[in-house]
Amino acid sequence: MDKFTPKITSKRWKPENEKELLAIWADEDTYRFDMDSDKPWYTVDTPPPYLSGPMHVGQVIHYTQIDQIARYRRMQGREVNFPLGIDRNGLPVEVRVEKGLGISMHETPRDEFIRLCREQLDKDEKIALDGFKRVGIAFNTYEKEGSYRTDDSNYRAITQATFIDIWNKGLVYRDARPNNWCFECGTTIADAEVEYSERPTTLSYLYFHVDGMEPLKIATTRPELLSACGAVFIHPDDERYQGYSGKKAKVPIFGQEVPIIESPTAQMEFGTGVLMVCSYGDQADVMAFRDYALKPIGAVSPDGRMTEAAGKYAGMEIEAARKQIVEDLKSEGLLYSQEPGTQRVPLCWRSKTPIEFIAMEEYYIKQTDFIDELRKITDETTFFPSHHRQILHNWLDRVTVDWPVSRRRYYGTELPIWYCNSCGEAVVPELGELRYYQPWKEDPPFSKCPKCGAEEGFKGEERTFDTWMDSSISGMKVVGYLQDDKFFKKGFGSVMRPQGKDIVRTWLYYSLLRTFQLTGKPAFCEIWVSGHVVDEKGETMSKSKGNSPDPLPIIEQYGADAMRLYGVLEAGLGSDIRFSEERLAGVSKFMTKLWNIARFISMFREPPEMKFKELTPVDQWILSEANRLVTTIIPECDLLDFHKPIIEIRGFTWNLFADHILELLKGRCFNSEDVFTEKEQTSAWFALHSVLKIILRVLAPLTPFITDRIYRDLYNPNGIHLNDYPSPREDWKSKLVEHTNLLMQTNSGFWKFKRENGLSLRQGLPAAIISKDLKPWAKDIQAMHGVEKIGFGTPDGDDYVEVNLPETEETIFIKPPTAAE
RNA sequence: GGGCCGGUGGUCUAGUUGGCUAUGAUACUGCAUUGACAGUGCAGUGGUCGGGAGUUCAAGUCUCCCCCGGCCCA
Repeated sequence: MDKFTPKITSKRWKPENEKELLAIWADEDTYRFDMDSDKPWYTVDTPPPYLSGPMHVGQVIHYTQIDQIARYRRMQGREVNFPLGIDRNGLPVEVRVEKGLGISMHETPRDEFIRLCREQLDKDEKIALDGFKRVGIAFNTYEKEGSYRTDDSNYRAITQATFIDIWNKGLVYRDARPNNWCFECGTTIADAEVEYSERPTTLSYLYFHVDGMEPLKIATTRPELLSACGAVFIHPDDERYQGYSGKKAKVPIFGQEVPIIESPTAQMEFGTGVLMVCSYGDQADVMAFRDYALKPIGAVSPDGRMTEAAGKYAGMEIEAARKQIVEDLKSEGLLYSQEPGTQRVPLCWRSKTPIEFIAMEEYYIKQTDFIDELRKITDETTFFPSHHRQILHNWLDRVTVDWPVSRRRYYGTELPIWYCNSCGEAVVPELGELRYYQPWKEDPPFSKCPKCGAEEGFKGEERTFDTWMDSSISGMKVVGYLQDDKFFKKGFGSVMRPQGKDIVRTWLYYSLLRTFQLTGKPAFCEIWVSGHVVDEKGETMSKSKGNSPDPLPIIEQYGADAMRLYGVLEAGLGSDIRFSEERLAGVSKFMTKLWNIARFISMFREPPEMKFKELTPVDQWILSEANRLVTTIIPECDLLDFHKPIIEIRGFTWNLFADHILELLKGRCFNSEDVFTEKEQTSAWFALHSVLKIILRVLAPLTPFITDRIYRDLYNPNGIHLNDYPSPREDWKSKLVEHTNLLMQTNSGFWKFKRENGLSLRQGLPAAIISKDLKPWAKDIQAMHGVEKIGFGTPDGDDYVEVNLPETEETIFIKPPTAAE
């Protein structure tokens, strides 16, 4: 009996065992990207995480899902380019430095401020990367060499070069038009960076006097903008206000006379049906001023205070001015009512503070001209899941203005522009060698103005780009764009984009736009859009809500594999995942099960390769079942959604392989009574090892730690991750698979019989009659249930007990042991 | 107001072109236990498939209306 001792000694797989493998992978450089490989390339345009401290649960699950794709494609024989990239540009770090140190960016020397941001980022980066490593994200490398950061000079040089390129193509222009202005950040932002939130507000009802008519009653949420009022709109069908159109209304307090215009934008149901149009209360006001060529009055300045146009309210902050104006309106009898309401307030997505529409001169990139092409690309690119293509379509349908790209911030890529001191011409450097320009502190790489020929020097541009200018070329950067032409030629075209659905309108949209502008081609071969990770109640996780647990202790407790498995087991691709530690704990039990399956099988040596036909019919059936699993899951895996595959894999492993097949073959594997031939015994060993290897390999992308450990210990010291993913085998076919369910029901029948009769599972049975369909299994079934004499069809005596098998028409007959036994 | 996704035992989830008694997990209950695993096995309790109407021999599945939730947009 002690002939069989498990090669795997430990009874349990422990999460801390994972760390040892991390060291092995790093040592062996397992996931390197070999540019000289003949295999087809596959590039994953990893979402460069923005650094803001340690990872949260959502990030862990998101990145492990992406990692699973990279691992799956690698095992499918692709040379996978899965680079580590980190996004470090932009507002969040600036805001953190400002708040953390209690300083103001615009009052700090620029060099100094940039240094502080960089220090903060370096600190955060180490913590974040440790998290990525711990959960087994198989980036090609974690070294600086081979990964990228959006704020290093090489990356910024590429951003600038792509800008110069489209500048030369005539896609960049300057304009002063009302735009989203964030006071907190002190910069213009794009529509894509604006969020909305419902907030309570007060609706004030005012009188606007009209010569010779009853005063117009107007409801407004923004009385502080009265000084910027440029018109009053009434709906053409509104019978209440017939005769007003064409006349002038007198604005309360400020007294300017504004035209009364018929326009369908005035909603009859809102307030009194009369709309006050100001420059600029909201996007509709912006449109109205443009459509009716009204003269804008800037009432709010970029620092959040009322301008000179606001007369005696000049210099007051917006809120204060509103209160004061309401007071003044009341005392003048021009405000006759107030009621509470709600209002959708536009917010800056970074600072979460309300924005205003303020006209500033900014640089724009043309985008409206490209929408039709982008629609076509959207339709022609593969989306996983397919229905999430619609999110992008919805966004494309509402892009109506061009993209403002200049930002009045410090920590970003500088616009590579200088202005001629003589004629003011804006000049960009020649495209040539990649170079990172900082015009605010550097002389230009030219000395003569191309327009006026003057050599009187240049003034450098001070603004930086919208960070999406940088991140939207990540997919090109990672295949060598502007750095390595050969690389780019080979790699571009097989880049896949994984990302969350929340940044479709930014990262995905801008990437497609920019890539098309630069190359005329679609950016990606595949686009994968995942859902969010939310808390148990379905609410978004955030540190401020206190529903965002630190993932690291959870990972230490249950293991990275369990966490990774949880992420795919919980929901299909594109659906939100409600994180629950309790359910994670349930998932982690599968690790123990798998470990013990392997431990059991490790008692038997792996025989040399055997031909399918040499195996016993039962073992052919086992391989055939494993083959059936592979055949089922491959098409699902190719949709880059492992949810259904993992349910299949787990079901097969646990409910068929462990519960039935292992139990069935135990007798033959040990063969302690010598009822089987040596060849039959060897056949069983071969079948078990073959199936275990298949299970390990189909699981390898999902749970890379435990599978690699078992594989190294039992099969190949070089590990599992460079093996092929299992593929269906034509020759592994057995007709017996049609009786699988009958077999399982028959086993259950024996177990049920023993349980109901108070017999131990080890207790032998003198005789039993089973379906003749199960003849090939007869000897194994006898060994499994301890049946001395087995028959088929109908019983030969009346001392049998009938056991009906559910889900089948079959019945088995069992002769109970006599009392003496 | 529009778009997209979803609503299936307490919780999560499967359910192709309609087709037997609605899948699996988890939780709960009972029984069992030494050739891997008590973090186990077997079994059981638990469901008006969000509501209503329609099409059909047959609807979780198709059509229409409504309700609820999430996300996006106006």
